[in-house]
Amino acid sequence: MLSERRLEVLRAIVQDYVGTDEPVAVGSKALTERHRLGVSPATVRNDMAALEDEGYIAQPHTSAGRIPTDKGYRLFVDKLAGVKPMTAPERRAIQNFLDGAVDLDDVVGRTVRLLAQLTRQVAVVQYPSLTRSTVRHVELLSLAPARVMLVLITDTGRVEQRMIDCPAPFGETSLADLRARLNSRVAGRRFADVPQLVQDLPDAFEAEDRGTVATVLSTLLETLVEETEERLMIGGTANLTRFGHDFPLTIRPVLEALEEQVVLLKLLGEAGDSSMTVRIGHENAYEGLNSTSVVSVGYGSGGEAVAKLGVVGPTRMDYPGTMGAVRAVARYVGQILAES
Amino acid sequence: MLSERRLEVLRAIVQDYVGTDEPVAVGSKALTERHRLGVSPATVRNDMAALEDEGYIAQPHTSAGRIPTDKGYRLFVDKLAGVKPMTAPERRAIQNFLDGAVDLDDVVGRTVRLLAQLTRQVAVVQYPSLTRSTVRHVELLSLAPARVMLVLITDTGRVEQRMIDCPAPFGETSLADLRARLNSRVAGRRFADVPQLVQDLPDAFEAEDRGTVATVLSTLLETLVEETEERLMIGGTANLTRFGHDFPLTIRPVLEALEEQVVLLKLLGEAGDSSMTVRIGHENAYEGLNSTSVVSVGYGSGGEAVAKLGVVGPTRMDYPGTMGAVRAVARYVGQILAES
DNA sequence: TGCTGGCACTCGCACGCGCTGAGTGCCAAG
DNA sequence: CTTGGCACTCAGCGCGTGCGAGTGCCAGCA
Repeated sequence: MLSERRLEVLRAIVQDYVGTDEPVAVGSKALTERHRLGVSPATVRNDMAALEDEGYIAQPHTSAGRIPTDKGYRLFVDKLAGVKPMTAPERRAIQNFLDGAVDLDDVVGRTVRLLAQLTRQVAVVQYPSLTRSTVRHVELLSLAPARVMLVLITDTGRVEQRMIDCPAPFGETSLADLRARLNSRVAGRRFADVPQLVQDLPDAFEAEDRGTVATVLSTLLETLVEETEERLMIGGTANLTRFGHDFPLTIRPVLEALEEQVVLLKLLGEAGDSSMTVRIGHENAYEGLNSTSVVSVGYGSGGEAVAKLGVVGPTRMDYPGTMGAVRAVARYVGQILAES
Repeated sequence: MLSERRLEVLRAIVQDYVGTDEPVAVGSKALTERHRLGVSPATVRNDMAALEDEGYIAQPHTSAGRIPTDKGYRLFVDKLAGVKPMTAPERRAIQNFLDGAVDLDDVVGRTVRLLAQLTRQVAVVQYPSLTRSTVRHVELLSLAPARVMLVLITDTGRVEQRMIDCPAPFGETSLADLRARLNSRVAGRRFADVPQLVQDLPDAFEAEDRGTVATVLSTLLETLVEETEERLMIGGTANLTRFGHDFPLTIRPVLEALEEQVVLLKLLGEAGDSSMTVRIGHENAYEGLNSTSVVSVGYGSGGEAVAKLGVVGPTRMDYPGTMGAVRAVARYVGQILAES
């Protein structure tokens, strides 16, 4: 186990390294000057050697200072640093900026710009696009007395099918009836509107069939949710220019990753549900993002998270500040969504 | 006026310069070696001096070769180079790739990827997003006997107002009648559906009012068209890494410009209607794009162009090839849109 | 008049060199 | 366990040099 002071040294290294844009690593002497560690450079050197043995820091080349490794950043984020809260004026600014939004797209657009500006990194906002798709047709087929196949056709031409085991046998006539009622209500309507359009449908059926109808409906609703397209908005790519001074090589795979929406959606999707997640360097499954960190968090209008947002930046980032900004923005976006 | 051979020299310079990624300018000797100009380097030198006097080429520093200026590229594009047609296999590939699209968004997404890949540059596709907005309310106010104000409120909360000079005086009662009929038909409906919903409205009015009703309706339709949101999709930003070897400075403003959708929309909008437009370097109004060229063209499902697409890349680009790709893609996208 | 070869000149770039300074590891003493 | 001292390492920087591609100019030739 690392002693208290060694952790303190690691913290100091991370802070110093992250605090400057210079390509230099941080050395023992500079550390003792900038931080009140209460020990001499020589002691710090010993600690650094120990930290290096443990894999928390590394030297880019012999006789240079040390820089944190992914493992070092991980420890820093987990144990040594909190989330830096936004100041009151910052919070006000966030709120004001988001309050001006006129519709969902505008909210997302503003959010992405805001987040990019606050963190000076690349911002990514994922949001469900419930509004666009509409139902073209719903088909129900009886495969066995208590087994129905549901086929959903959307106006985009996508076809989804589900098997349904009914709680009770379901006659052909009831099935035809349900099919007709269902289509007359939902055909041409938006996914988002479907739940309320069908909620009283079971009432029109005999008591014995209601359970089955309810089952079919809930399967339909589930399918719709899965079909809901997830969209992404990205901003602040110009901040990539601050990456490193060497960066043609660094920046390219990142730009490529940002264009692969699938990659990003997966990235955000993997992150824990609603609590904040930080993925550092090689912790990102996607290889192109191996020298970047992704800070993401869920957000939503009510209590639970319906979507994710976050930023991607160099592993050498100000974690507490970034986490603070991401958390604050997510919170206010949730608030705005709840109001509207 | 420039002699035939001098134009040939300019063409050779542009081709050589564009053909390599090296930061070197092109000199007289190399030119005579790679192109069959039939004259000696010395002659070419004289021609180059003349071309420089006219402002078509420049030398980055004394005693280096020459590189084309914006004016030189302009001449090249206008007079010296045609549009390089795609080969048959390329055309087939384009068509196959686009044929797989399932909906408009998918078409646009595929187009942007395709264009980025073909040209190895940043692709931009603008498309009208007619489908999303709906009308909340239309208000008509009588300001004078033959003067009406039209106020349009959309579901996104946007408000547009227009003055209308009527061909004939229009009574309060007729106005109220029109207002009521109009709203009952279009409230809650999509912009795209409005034209057909109101087309027979004038029939319900007295002959003397029909002219005015028609005027009001056409103003409304115009307003809707203007309100139609224009959306953008961008791809291939990773190609920016091929810009120059110096590029932190070059790339940044370009990334910034790409994020300013307004800038891009304007850029595409300014371009000529349906014929291909090439804006070279400083011809672009937006300063950040002063070292890039934009090749754009209109596309649409029928004969006329409803939207634009194009690429932005370094002024040092393969113009014939890029123009060929842009034109081919626009053509096939139009075809796909017409089919669906 | 226009093309050509020759020649002197320019200057960016790559290479090699030595210096400097920040940083390290190790060691002996407190 | 901490500390000061010491020898060592090495990336980065500035400088001088040679090379080579390229130019402008000029005199001669068709």
